[in-house]
Amino acid sequence: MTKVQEALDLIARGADEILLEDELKKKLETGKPLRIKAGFDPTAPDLHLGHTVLINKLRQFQLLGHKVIFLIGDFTGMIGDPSGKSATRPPLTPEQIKENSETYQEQIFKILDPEQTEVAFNSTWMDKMNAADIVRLASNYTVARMLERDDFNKRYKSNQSIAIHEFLYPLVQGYDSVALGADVELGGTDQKFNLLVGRQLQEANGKAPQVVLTMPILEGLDGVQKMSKSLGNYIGIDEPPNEMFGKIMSVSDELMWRYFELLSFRPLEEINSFKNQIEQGENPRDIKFKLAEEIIARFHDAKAAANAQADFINRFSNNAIPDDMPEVDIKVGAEGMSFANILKEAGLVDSTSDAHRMVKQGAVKIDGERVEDSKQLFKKDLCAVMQVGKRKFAKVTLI
RNA sequence: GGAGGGGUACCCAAGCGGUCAACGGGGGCAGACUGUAAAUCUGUUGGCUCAGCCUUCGUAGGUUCGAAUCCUACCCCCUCCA
Repeated sequence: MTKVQEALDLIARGADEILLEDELKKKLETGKPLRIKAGFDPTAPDLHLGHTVLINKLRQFQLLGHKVIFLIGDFTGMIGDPSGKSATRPPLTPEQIKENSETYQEQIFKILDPEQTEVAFNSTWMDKMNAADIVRLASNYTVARMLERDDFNKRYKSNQSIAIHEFLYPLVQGYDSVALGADVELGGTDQKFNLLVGRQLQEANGKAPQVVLTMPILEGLDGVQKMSKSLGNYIGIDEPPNEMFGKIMSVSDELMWRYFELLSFRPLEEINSFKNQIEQGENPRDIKFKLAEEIIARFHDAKAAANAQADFINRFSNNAIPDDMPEVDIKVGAEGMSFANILKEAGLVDSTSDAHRMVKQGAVKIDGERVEDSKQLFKKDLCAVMQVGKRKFAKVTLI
């Protein structure tokens, strides 16, 4: 097997689509370092495992000696990628964008090599464009083709509004590839349309079209919708080990395989052998432990992973109370404070109404004892561990 | 510019003068069951000084003993025609 072929195989692993594979092969054969582009929104700087599917692939390119261009879409952020939502985003201030981009870099360099990474902002070239340039840019694409885009199509058919400026998003993203001279652009499968616009615009500008590589979208903890911060079904790469462990373990047995496929670096044969083990009667929980361990070791370290696992077993299997939990001091007056209010002050519930509900449902414990009355008063000097549901704990001291 | 339809809680969606804090579904949360989960069943899902009270049905006014429901103005969305 040739070196190029090996590289191709490596790149193709886990990828959803490569358009066009032949072109990629030719580019690889030149032996020159390629420019690998991936764009990110400047809005949510908290990376989660869903993002890492793509970033891991970028890292792979780096290991093969290529240059990654980490593009921050500060200009496109003004538009807000139309996908999914119809509402446009409030524009970010330059300070916010700067701050977000720094947080981004802090996080991506946990995976990427800074030496082989170029960080770019699309406002750099977009801000220089004048109205005539925009008109010229827009003339490269037709309405009919825009409406081919799945989400525009759906919105159009279901009578939802599409603002004209939303059409600019794919165009600007595509133009970024022209400005950056991208050889390859990576994105989620939901980005396919935008990525292909890049090819067209590059050709229109007399450049070689980029190869498009799409990665599957990782499902969130619910197993249905894509992992995203706004849906609350995500695992952030900055989360503490215990939190990560709990979240990974809450993934369903079925979804676990998807996570193995897209997040694990283990060889495929090993993952298949895990499947066999479960068929032989192995507890799926123990296999899931391995997944959690690998991920936590990647973003923290092996020791943290082991501790998190021990804590998890202790907490759930033995029903014990976790070692570390928030400690809260609450000031109560001379008459004391009602239990519902204490729970709210401790941040264990959203509101006192919520507190009353939780108590009514038997979800609240003090030092392991179920509480029946949400209205009882507590006076100061009480110090106890309060628990709401299975996961929320706080050590509360009344002062 | 003209004609028509529509804006209800996290989402979808009933209600069209009182019995509405608002049917139903989804999602979320909690309890039971489990392997921690999934599936299933049950409960819950605006706030508070919580068997009572307060604020919600695009926004602002008005009619009425009483409005999500009627009237007026305004804002926003959609369709058809130009």
